Amino acid sequence: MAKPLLVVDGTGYIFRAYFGLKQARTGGRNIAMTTSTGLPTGALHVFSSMILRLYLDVRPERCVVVFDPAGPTFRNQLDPNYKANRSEPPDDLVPQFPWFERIVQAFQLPVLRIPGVEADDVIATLVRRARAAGEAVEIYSGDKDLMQLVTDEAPTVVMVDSLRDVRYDAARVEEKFGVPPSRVGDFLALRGDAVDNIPGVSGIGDVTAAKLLVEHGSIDGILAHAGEFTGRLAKTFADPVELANLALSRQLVTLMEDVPLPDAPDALRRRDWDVREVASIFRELEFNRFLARLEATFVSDPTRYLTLLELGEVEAYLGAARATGELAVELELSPGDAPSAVLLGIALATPGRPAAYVPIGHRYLGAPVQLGAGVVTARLAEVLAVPGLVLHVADQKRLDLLAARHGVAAPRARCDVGLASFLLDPARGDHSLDAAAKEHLGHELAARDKRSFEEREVAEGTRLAAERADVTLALGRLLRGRLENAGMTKLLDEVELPLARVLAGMELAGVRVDTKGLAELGERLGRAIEEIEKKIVALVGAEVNVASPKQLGELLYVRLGLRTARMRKTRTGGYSTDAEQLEELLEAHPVVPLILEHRELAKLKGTYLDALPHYVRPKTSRLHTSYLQTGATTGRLASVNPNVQNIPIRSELGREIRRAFVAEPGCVLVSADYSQIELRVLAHLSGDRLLCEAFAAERDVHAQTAAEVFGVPLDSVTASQRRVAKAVNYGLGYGQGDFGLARTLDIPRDEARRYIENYFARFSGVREHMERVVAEAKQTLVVTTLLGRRLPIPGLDSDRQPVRAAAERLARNAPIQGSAADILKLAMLGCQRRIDEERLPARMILTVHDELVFEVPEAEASGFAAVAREVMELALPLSVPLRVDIGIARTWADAH
DNA sequence: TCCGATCCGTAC
DNA sequence: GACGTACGGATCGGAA
Repeated sequence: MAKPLLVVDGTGYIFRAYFGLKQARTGGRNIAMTTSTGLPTGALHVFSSMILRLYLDVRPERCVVVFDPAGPTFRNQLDPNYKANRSEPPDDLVPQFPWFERIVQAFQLPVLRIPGVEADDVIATLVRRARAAGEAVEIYSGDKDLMQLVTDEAPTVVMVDSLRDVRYDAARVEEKFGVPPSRVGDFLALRGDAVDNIPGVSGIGDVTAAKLLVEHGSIDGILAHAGEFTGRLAKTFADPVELANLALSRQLVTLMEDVPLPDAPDALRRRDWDVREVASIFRELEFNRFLARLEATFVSDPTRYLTLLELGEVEAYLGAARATGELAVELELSPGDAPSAVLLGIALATPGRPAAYVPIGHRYLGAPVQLGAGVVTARLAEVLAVPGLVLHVADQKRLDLLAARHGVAAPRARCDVGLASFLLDPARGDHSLDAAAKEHLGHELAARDKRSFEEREVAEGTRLAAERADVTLALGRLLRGRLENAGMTKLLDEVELPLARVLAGMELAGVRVDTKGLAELGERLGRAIEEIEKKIVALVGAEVNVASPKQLGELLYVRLGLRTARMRKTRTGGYSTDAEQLEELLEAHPVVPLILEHRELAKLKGTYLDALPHYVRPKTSRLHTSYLQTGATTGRLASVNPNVQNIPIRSELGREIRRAFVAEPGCVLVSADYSQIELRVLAHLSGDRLLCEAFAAERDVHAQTAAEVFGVPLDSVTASQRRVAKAVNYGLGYGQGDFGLARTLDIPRDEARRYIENYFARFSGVREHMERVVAEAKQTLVVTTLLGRRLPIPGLDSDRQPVRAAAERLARNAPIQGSAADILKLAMLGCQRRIDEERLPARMILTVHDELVFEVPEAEASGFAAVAREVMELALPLSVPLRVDIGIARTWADAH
């Protein structure tokens, strides 16, 4: 759901800040707050604190600060006495006035101040407009007049009094006044308000006003029944003066909801603050604690970034870092795979100094003489080795990669911005430093084009890289704190950060690929594809690009007039030509099987045979993927350039491709994969008796499921029953319904429904578990894994059914998939640890969700396999055993 | 020419 | 609308 529009009652805050402080000091010995030059700053301090919190913590997407105008308003015309008994603003507040708006402007928060109209009316208008557009609103204020606007009806409106830390929803308002928000106006009109000089009705205060409104509903209801009143009230409501006062009061408390407002689109969108202006204001006002907070988020002045060209300068900077004990390091590497990455520059930041950049590999014509990578990294390593030094990085894996290439180990950072961002909110697509800076600091990093640092001017390199170190320092401090609050530092320190080094080692090791084999297969497929294309042309009498769904759809459904049962559409309205549809048309026209065959061959050739050799380093015949540690929201790893996690295996032709992944001469590949890890996790999480027993007894769990679902003895389960049960088991983890199961198994929907019903009847622990997970997730909007990884699922409270259904499937699936990923990560750490500690001659080279692949000298293979199995099976003890299948062979395909 | 959206298919 | 998580190739159309 979108964040609500946040509306701040700016003027209200100014006065409450001032008088609130005054009250707090009464009787105390507090000295009024001033700068060293005597400028009073008390109200400014409270106000700044509110804005800072709003900007850095609340982080609304859209917000606006509304102020009262200087001159009279329309209420003064209604009643010359309105607010007439307010005295002039106090002497020590007046000099603070000009600063409030300066502060708001430095934060670049949108401001509204409409001549002749009070802030309350502007706010009421904003609320009406936002709600009309379906947008919820949060009003930052303590003003009781504004409580009329609160509503529980979506889009909701709540009032937040951040000074008293109270959040007013409708119930809270009713608790305060005894009447619901919609009657607060009538309530205030009846009781009057001495401060604003609203007359009200004499003799009626809070209690009577509420009582009358509860009895009669509204002022109109009261007036209609005034004739029935007895005693004091009868007299009051018969008095024309009182009635006139009441009428006037009603007018005065009624908020105007149709104030003409400038409405530029996006005008209320929160923008990037002017952090230097904010800092300079805080400096002038001598708000040193806020300055420190700013420093903790973002300090440097970009114009002061340093370029360090001399070794002495680098040493001096690192010396300063040693003194502060805190350092952010950001590397500029050349693009490319792990072994080819070259260090082009190092950016550094330490508290209290401008960030600095050490250029190393800028190679344009006329570039200044630069320090060599060796001396700089050696000096850096010395400082990083200082015990207790707090290191912040944007990407630990890159640092580990660089260190490994120098044959040393990099220290583990206290915070890795990317990993922290991922742990805090894995569903965010982007965990780059740029995205984190925007999200958590409201700061936009200078845009960079795609040129390499090699060809950038050093000055430009400094501007870009130093800023990154600067922001890394700020974010490292900030996000580490947030992780502590969220209880996830253990996951960071003991899993993700150490894993980064393991991944760096794997990337650097790479895997040997038989490019000759790939090329031969590619040629074979190329010829086969050409043959098929010829046949297609002969059959349909025209060239058709099979790779174009558009052209293919036109051929099949228009020119040939073929029809499938459902004629499934694509998202954009075209007719689908995917394999499932084509299967249906196999008999309908002889071209269809040719198209299917073409598809398969073209896919394999294009994606694997043609693309993979591209990544293989000719000298070593090895391919080095890159693992993304923040790539999959569930906590799984992803792999890019190339993706080694979708290398074919299921079809025979696919296996041929996987056969090209080989061990070095003299070595073999040891593939160790968890057997049914997700089902075992499900058994553990749900505690389902049958499922746990099946695993405990080492039974064939799919056969066991078949026996339960079909109600037959275990030993008479047929192959086809087992196939169905396997599909049920797998579909289950994904939250599949009868429709989906029917489709995968190509069976009638009611048959699929029966299987699912049978399943849940027998495995009732699983059913209860799933229900519990979804119910809890609806409360918290978060699901968690075995290691405490958290995945927020915002769609769970959506009022759109499909969105909610998708969120519920995610809530069921993510803890299973994520916990399995947790286990694999622990296994990787454990295996690497054994390899290091016992100096085993094995290299971990690939990981594919439930599988680890090692390259091991042939003679050591079976011994190492036993170690890997032991470590993996004990990676995280569950209430059911974990089992690992091991394969040893020269090629990846054969190791399965 | 480049880029992003779309469709499709591979893996677990 | 219907099965979760990924990456990437080919096509296509629009922007630069």
